[in-house]
This record gives sequence, C-alpha cells and structure tokens, in this order.
Amino acid sequence: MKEDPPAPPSTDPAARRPRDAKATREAILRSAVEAFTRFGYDGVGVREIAKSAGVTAMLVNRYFGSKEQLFAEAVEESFAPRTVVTDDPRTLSRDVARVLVDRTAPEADHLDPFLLMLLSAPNRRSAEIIREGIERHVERHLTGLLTGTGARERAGLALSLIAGVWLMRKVIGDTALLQAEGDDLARRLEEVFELLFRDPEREEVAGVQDS
Amino acid sequence: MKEDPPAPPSTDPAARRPRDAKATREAILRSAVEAFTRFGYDGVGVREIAKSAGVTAMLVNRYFGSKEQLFAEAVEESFAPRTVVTDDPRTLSRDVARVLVDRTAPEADHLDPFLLMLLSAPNRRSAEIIREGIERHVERHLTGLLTGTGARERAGLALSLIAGVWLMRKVIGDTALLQAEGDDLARRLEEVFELLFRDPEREEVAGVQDS
DNA sequence: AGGATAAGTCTACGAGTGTAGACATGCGTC
DNA sequence: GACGCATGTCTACACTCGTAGACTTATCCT
Repeated sequence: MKEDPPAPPSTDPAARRPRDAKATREAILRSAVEAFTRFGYDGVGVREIAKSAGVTAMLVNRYFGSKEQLFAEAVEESFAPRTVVTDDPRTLSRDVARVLVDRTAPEADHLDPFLLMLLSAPNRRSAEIIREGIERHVERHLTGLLTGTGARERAGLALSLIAGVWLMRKVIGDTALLQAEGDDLARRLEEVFELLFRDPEREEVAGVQDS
Repeated sequence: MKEDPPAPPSTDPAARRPRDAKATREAILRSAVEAFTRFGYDGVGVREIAKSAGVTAMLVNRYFGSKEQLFAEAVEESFAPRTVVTDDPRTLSRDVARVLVDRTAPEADHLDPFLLMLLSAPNRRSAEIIREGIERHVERHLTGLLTGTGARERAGLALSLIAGVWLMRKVIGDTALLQAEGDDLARRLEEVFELLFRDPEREEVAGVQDS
C-alpha cells in the first residue's frame, strides 16, 4: 500500500552529476558519437542523445548550437584520433586487412568512424561534413604512407574498399562475407591492399596493357 | 496584373491518365525506384513518391500495402534486370571497372541499384530487404561467373569495392577519387577486379604464405 | 548570508511522418 | 442509359522531429 515516491532516488544518471559544464558537454558529445555511429544522422534524435547523456534535449542545442553542429563535432571526435592502426608501410597491408576483418566480425561491435560515415551518408549535409573529415584526417594520413604515383587516388580506392567491407558485413549483413572464414578473408584483402599500397613503378612487371 | 487562375489546365500529369490500375501501379513503382535511389528509404515520404507519380499518398498504400512493401518491390525492380554488364569472364574485370567509373562520374546521374543500397542501408528493415535482393540477384550472378575456390567470397569482396566506390564518389563526394583521371582509375580498378575474379589456383604463383 | 550568473529544464510550436477510414468519381457491362 | 464496382481522393489521427523562448535551480564570489 501507499504509493511509492514517483522518483526513487536510486542511481539516477543525471541527478548525481554536480553541474559541471565541461563534463556535461563531453558526456553529450560521447553519447552523440555513439548514437550517430549506431544509427546514423537521421536515425537518431537529439532527445535520444540527450537522454543517454542524462540531460534534456534543449541543453544539447545550448552547447552545440544545432544538431548539425553537434554532428560536426562528433565527426571530428570520431575521425581525429588513431583511425589507421599502424604506420609501418611494410606491414600496412596485413595490419589493415586483419583489423578490418576483426572489427567487422559478427560478434564485434566496435564503434568505428566508417560506420558513422556509412549510416550518415544519405543526408547531404552530414555527407559533406563527413567528406571534409575523412579527407582531412584519414585519407591524408594514408596518402602520406604511400609512395609512388597516384598515392592519393590509391588511398581513396583503399578507403572505398574498407567502407564497402564495413557496409556489406556490418550494415547489410551480406551472407557471403559473413560466412567466409576470417583468416581467409584477411588473406585475400591483404592481397588487394598490397596491390593498392605498393609503389606501381617499383614493381618489376606492370603486366597490364599500356593504352 | 489580375491574378492567374489558380489551376491552369495545362499538362497536368495526373488528370490526363484515364484510370488504368496497372499503369498507375507501374507509375508509382517507377517513381518509387527513382526516389529511393536518389534519397534512400528514410529520405523520402510516400506523399512525395505519390506526387511525382501523379496520385495521392493513400493510393500508394492501397496498391502496395505499406511503404515497406513498396520498397521491397522497388528493390526487386531495381536489382532484377541486368545489373552486371557482361557475362564474358575474359573481359569481366575491364568491363566492370569501365562501367563503374563511367557511371560514378561526376556528370553522370545514373540511377543505380548500388545507390539505392547505400542510401537505404541505415534503416534496418530496408537493409534486410536489400540484403535479400543483392544476394539473390547480383551476388549469385557474379559468383556464377567466377571459377575456383572461394568464388562466393571473392564476389562479395568485389561487390564491396563497387559499393565503396559508389559511396566515395557519388555520395560522399571524395575529392581524391573525383579528381582522379577516369582512365587511370579504371585501370587500377581493373587490376583489383582481375585479382579478385581470377581463379586463385590457376595462377602460376600464389605468392602469399600458406598458413 | 545574499545576490549574480551559469547550468539546466519546461512548454510549446510548426512541420512532417505513415496510414486508417470514409467519401467521391469515372468506367465497363447489363 | 443506369447500375456497380474498381479507382482515386479527403480528412484525420497519433506521433516524432528540431528548436525557440521563458522559466527554475544550483553554484560561486564577495
């Protein structure tokens, strides 16, 4: 009997934080990165992001101005850090292939910038923000690791393949790529990356026609 | 001066069609394929599709049951026909590379199933519909053209690369791939497809480690 | 202790969503 | 030539979206 107090003072995720603007801002940004990576720009609302950060929706706009600006900061946060796993050009192909296969495995749920890109690409505004971010951070970095002609173009192709594998394995759920044995997949991907990463002029045989 | 009549009886796209259920259904489906390919599942409303077909929104649901079922039929319509350009395994790599580069050129605006896939992938329901469609139509067809071990897996990787190039060039607008010279891009892509399409056991040198 | 100010919340609006149900209308057939 | 039914439309509902403006509350400084 007797009604319970409507707000049992259990572990409320918001009421406990003692009014710290910087911490709150970071909490919102963290929630935003996670939400945008899981559901994409159009797949999540600011109320949802705010709730999982323990605040109300309006505070998001107060700190970030708008959903679009919040997304821009989330892209920066997501793309800025490591992203590429190794800087050693000799093992680059193998490492990229291995990490890609591992992170797109069915049981893994890594929050990856490529997922954020794929799921937010349909919206034209967010696509433009993503383009700026991936060019400035990921593509530029990868291009710097490559030598020879067309390094930028080859880096772009490699990123296309990476994005495509993310798409097919984690977003679409393509059976052929999900049922494939991981080591086998990594080996084939390594061959492709090797083809894209190596200096085309340092090879003994170009092999292809000249025209 | 003087206001024009609010509805000038010019070429009204709907009023002219003489009540043909089949034709109307096809018109709606055509509009749906175009809209879903341009804006993705969540990026377009049934009212918009209906309007460009010259009918009202409710007629869409009357003919197709729901937006989701309409999307399923649109996927079928989009993925069913040609999709792969040639069936000659000898020129497959070159043809696929050439067509891919041409159709993703900045000036082209080809309505491609891959665009529909990319833009509708974020929605989980439509992603599942797409998976079913691309596996049953495109992937199965491509797998049948390949010989040797892991044909299905290699086909999946090739489709990943194709999707990735579509994404980076036409959706994200990646500068590195858009500024690249078309013939050069096609040549590099042909090499990658050649690596994925050829029978791994029919090669003189496997080159990679055995484990 | 008390007031200033930052930190956070509440209410609301205008627009857009998919779609259910009732209504209007034009065509083929007797 | 009029009826019947398929074809198409109108209105409405219950909801979600981003965000603008007014409001409340806690924290810090003097």
